[in-house]
Amino acid sequence: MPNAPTAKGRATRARIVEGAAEVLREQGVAFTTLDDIRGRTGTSKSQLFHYFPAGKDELLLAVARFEADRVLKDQQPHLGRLDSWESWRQWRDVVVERYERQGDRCPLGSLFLQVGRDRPGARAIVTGLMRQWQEQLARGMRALQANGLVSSALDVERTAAALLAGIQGGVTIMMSTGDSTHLRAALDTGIEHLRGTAG
Amino acid sequence: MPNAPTAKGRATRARIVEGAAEVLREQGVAFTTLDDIRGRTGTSKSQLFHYFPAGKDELLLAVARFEADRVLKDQQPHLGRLDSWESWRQWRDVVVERYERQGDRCPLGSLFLQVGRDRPGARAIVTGLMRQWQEQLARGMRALQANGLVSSALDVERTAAALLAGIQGGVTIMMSTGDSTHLRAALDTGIEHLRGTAG
DNA sequence: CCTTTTCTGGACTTGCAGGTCCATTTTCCG
DNA sequence: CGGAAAATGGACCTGCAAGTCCAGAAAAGG
Repeated sequence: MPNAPTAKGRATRARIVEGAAEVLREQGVAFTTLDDIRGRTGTSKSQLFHYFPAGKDELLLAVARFEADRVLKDQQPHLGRLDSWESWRQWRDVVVERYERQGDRCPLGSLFLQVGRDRPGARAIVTGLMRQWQEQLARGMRALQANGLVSSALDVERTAAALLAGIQGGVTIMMSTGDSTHLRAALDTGIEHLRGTAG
Repeated sequence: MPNAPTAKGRATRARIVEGAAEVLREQGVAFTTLDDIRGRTGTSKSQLFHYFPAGKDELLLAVARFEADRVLKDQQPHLGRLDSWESWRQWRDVVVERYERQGDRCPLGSLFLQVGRDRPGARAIVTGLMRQWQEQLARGMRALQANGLVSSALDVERTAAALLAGIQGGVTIMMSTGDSTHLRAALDTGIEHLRGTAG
């Protein structure tokens, strides 16, 4: 269902998704109505349903995709070039800075609770994001191995999975407490663990 | 506001909280109505508002407290006696088993999205839980230090924070993907990290 | 017992948010 | 141009779920 044949249509659709993302970040999904989104994006009810015929859920899913894209984009180009200790450090700083700026709102996490995880497509967004993220971490670790900075005996996949979990948890905890200590601890301890296997 | 002077009253209140917790686990907070809870607990609307005058939010908060208590209780007695590698392993198994059994529902996480983090009391529940959890992990690490199993140079607080973050993230990811790989990776890598500093 | 408080049942109200509809305007394209 | 398709505005409908109310049953307790 190609839902925006014209350029104007595509622009409006994009405006809705971006505006909705803003509102959802500010208010949280549980407290956001279609009217809020309508107001923010300067659109009418019929436009919302024109571009998202299945209603709110479809819109929320589109926003989830939009937010998921940002997550990895915001970490580039560092995440793509994790081949030295210095690049890992830079990436670490970017991640901390990004999530501290985001504050205590979790756009993605909350979206799925509202939509329902089982909904076709919902799960795929998260699993896809996690897979790509972990892949890039793993690639970075292999780059370190190739440069002789990390033991070749390291179980890269598992270590990458653990680091990713640490980041997720650090962010989760920050959402609840407003404190980034755990995120920093997870990143620093994770990198330190890599350094510990040096050789 | 002592909200249950009589024994019967206290029993009813407890029945409501426990029943609500069940329903919320099964359906998710976004899809649960007071009528669902009423049905499950065999109560009437007036009872719900008799015991939770502020309405749904107050009830959800009570459920959150109830669930938060369970989290640590379910990890005992292992979490309280982390003084040998064997005890750490047992604890690890219990955590994995507990969350795998819980499946892909996150009672606590979702509750706060609905209630709103800012609500007085909401944040305190999570921060308190995290503080206690991390404290017990840190105590376990110090016990390992005391037994000469782990380097005394280890930054216990930071390592405990990182491990806690890993667990949280592992659980979070499992909620979305249904797969406990990350949780296991976080636990195993965390413990391995401790072992790595041995001496 | 008799009074007072607590507890319970369930009908009723109400506001709101999601969703529908259709008239009108704008854009597309031959 | 001119007709078709897309885009837009906004009034309207509707169902549902939170919350109210009051009457009546059960317990407390002197």
